[in-house]
Parts: sequence; C-alpha cells; structure tokens
Amino acid sequence: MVRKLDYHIRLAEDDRAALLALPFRIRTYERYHFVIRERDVANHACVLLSGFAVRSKMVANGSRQIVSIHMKGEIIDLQNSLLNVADHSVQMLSSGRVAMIPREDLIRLAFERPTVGRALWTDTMIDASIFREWIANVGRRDARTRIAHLLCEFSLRLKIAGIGEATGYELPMTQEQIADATGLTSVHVNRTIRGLEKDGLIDRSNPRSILIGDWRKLAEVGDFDSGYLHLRDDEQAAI
Amino acid sequence: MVRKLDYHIRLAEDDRAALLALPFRIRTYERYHFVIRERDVANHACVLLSGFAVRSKMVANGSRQIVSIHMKGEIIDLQNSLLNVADHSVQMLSSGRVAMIPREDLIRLAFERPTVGRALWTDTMIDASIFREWIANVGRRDARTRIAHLLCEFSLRLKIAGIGEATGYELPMTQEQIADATGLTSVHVNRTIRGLEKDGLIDRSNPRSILIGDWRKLAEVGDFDSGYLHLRDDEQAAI
DNA sequence: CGGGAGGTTGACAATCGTCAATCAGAGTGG
DNA sequence: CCACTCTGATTGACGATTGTCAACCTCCCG
Repeated sequence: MVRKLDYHIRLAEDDRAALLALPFRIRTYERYHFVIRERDVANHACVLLSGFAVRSKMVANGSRQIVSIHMKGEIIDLQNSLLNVADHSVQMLSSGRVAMIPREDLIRLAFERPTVGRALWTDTMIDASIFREWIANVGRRDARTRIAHLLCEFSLRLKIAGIGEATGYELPMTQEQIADATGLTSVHVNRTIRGLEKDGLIDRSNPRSILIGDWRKLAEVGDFDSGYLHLRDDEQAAI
Repeated sequence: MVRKLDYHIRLAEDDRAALLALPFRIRTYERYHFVIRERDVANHACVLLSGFAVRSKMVANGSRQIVSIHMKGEIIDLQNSLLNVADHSVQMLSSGRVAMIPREDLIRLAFERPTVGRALWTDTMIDASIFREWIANVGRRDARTRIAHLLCEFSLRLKIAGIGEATGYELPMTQEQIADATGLTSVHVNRTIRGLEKDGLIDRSNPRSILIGDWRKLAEVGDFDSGYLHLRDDEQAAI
C-alpha cells in the first residue's frame, strides 16, 4: 500500500513510517466472503494484503454490477468508510488478508501530513477516473471490445503493481464475474472469449489464467488507451 | 459552491471566508463550448457558476459517453486538474459562467484548513459514488429503467441544490445527450421517453422541461434509491 | 423565408439475452 | 479407488431489446 501511495506523490521517509505506524487489525477472508455489504456502516478503511476483491452493486432485477476489481496493495474501502454508509459491497474473489485501519486515524494522518493526504486524495481521484472509463466501457463498447479492454486494464495494473507480466497473468475471475463486470451475461462472455481465442489474441488453455499473445493487438481490439490510469511518465513510455 | 461544500462537512466562518478569498478568473462559455478537452493539461479547478455542463469521453467507434452532468455550484474540473492531464472532456450544455481557480491555491488551502480539505475530499468521494451508480445503471438496467433513473437523480440533485422542484424542472438536454448519458441511441431514447409519457409518469408538453407526475412511481420504475447520493439524514428523510 | 437542429416514426437488422442441456474438473465421503 | 456432487464452462435454438437507416416533421432563429 505504501508502495502504491508512493507511486504519484513522493513520500518522505517519515511519511512512510507514519503510515506504517497506523493501528490496524488483520482479518482473513475466504473466497466469496464479504468485507462489507451495501448499506452497512463502515468504520474502517481496508487495505488488501493478499488476494483479489471486487466492489459491486445490486440492481432491482436481481443482477449485479461489478464496479471495480482490486489486487493486493490497494485500498478497497476508503470510499465507503469516509462516506459512512456503504453504497456498494466489497467481496473477495479469492481468499486473502485485509488490514483494517480505523477511519479516524487515517483521516487524522491525512491532514497532519499533507503529503500523505495528497497521496490518498490522488488515489481517490484515480479510482474515480477508472470508474469513468468503466462507464464508457459498459455504455458504448460492444462485447468483444469491452472484454478486451478489461483484460488489458487488468494486465497493465498487475504489471505496474509488480504482480504479473503484461504477456500473461493469473485471472481469478469466472466468466460469470467477467459478465458482471462488463454488463453482459456469462453465456455471451463465453462466446466472446472463445472468439478472442480463435483469433489468437488470448490463450486460456489454463482456465485460471490468461496468456496474451499480442498485447498491442489486444489493446487495439479493446480500444485501450492507458491514459485514464494516470501512470507515471516513465511507465507510460514503457508500454 | 461554498454552500455545496458546507453540505456534509460543516465549515466555520473563516473557512468560508478563505474559500471565497481564493483567487479566480471568470470565463463565460457559450452552449456546447468546451471548458477542457480529453488529453489537455489542466491547471485550474473550475466551479460552475451558472448553466449546465457534462463530462464525457469518446470511444473508438466515434460515439461518446457522458459520465456526469453538472449544475451550478458544482466543481467540474477538480479531478482533471489534480491529475494534471485530462482523461475526459468538460462541455457546456447551456451557456454559463465558470470560475477558474489555480490548482495550487486550492490544494494549499485544502491542507492549510483541514475542514476545507475534508469537504473537498468528500466531494470527490461523492462524485465517485455517483460514477459507480452510473456504471450499474448503464451496465445492468434496461432502457426504461435507465432513463427513469437519470431523471430521478437529476430531479433530486436539483432540489437539493435549490434550483428546481422534485415535481418538475428545466431539462437542458436533447434526446441525443440523454442517449449519450445512458448508453443508448437517440432513437431508442425517443421511444422510451414516449413510453414513459404514455404511462403518465412524465410530461414533456414543454420540450425543454420535465414534469414528473408521481415521483415515487418514477423512482420505482427507475430502481432509484438515493443512498448513493449520500444526502444528509434530514434531507434523506424528506424524500 | 430558408436553414438547421432536434424530435418522431417505420421497417428491418444485429447484438445480446434466455432457456436448457451437456460437459469437464475438483473436491468429498465411503 | 470410485461414485457423487457441485461449480463453472460450453453449446444450440430461439427470442427480445436495442441499433441502423431513412424519411419526415416541427420549431426556432437569423
């Protein structure tokens, strides 16, 4: 988490130390367990220490929409906690550990140390930028493009976080979860993914991972422009 | 704007004064003019003083997605300015005035005065919450529900801002713009709106405004739950 | 009075969803 | 080791929502 916050706003040594000195409690969650549910009251900001998690919302007809996917090191529940009552659920995709930091301690730190505060605020902003891209993804792109876009985003974020390679990575999502993230049905996701495979863009011979044949080609199919991730210039250039 | 920031985080008199003392430059924009375009570098946070504006993104096939709609008093370009390079465009829906505050002055104030900082941060968070709801709206609801939801959100936000009534308001959007906000086509928006009219849910006898017959019924059709707007308890209760 | 933007409508096509059946693989208990 | 079960992937047939194309209409404004 410190590494991630340090990404845009350079943190001084004592800022890092203060972050690490925050009180916290660690909890382990099983796959598919909820860290928090819509409408609950949130008192803690949660940092994902291992595993993957999603944030999601339910709609009236019973279907759900995944609004973001998170990997280790990311802050998954700052938004709910600062707004007090949760407008979305946070659920584990795989088992993993979560550090829970009391809300007030984090807020105090944010304003005692402007650099930390600015880093947290920036993190919130980038979250919002990704939400905007997802609105466009779900609203204006066809199934093939949507899924390719999602795969590109995930591959790049994993690479930046030092968890995977751009050419392939472990994908902890079922096709139904991909459907919930892209606003499609699992059946259609299945067909679309098979189409991407047939065209040699991806390889799913191992059903729990993704191999990307030609990243640039997939990015083109997925109308993927990494600008919205607001990467640092050096990493932007390395894509 | 001060009024809006004061909404959740109670500002002291000197906090308000400091906000009002921020340097700014006022610009007037005509209808459809751009305040900022995707990929531009943003140096100013913009506050909408009058009129309406949208934020939007373009996708590869040439269509665009509106990701949010803004009314007077709202901060429309804080996100682009803090992230430096714009990931989306800001465009006027009607002519109006915009106050441009130098980014660094606003950031300095945010950390000099924690209360102001917390208010700005909260504003960012609520923006993000609305984005999440829009992802769900566009991803998982059918056309009728989507449009009804949009109309409900707009009506409520106008009411809270003291600009309109819940039962009816001026709607500065063409059907094509509604289409871009809901991920539909203007033709389908037209048909869907006519359907809502036929069922007596809304009245568009004046094409530039919306009259809502039965708010609760429209909210039900639109699967609208105001939780994601994070209203204050008193106003939440008054719905 | 002409031009243009936006609204309305119809016919038809395409994408995507629904329903349902089958299959493959992992874990479990006997 | 072998049923048994459960979850998730796969496939086909069919249907529904939504998009496309194109025409026409209605204002509003210079």
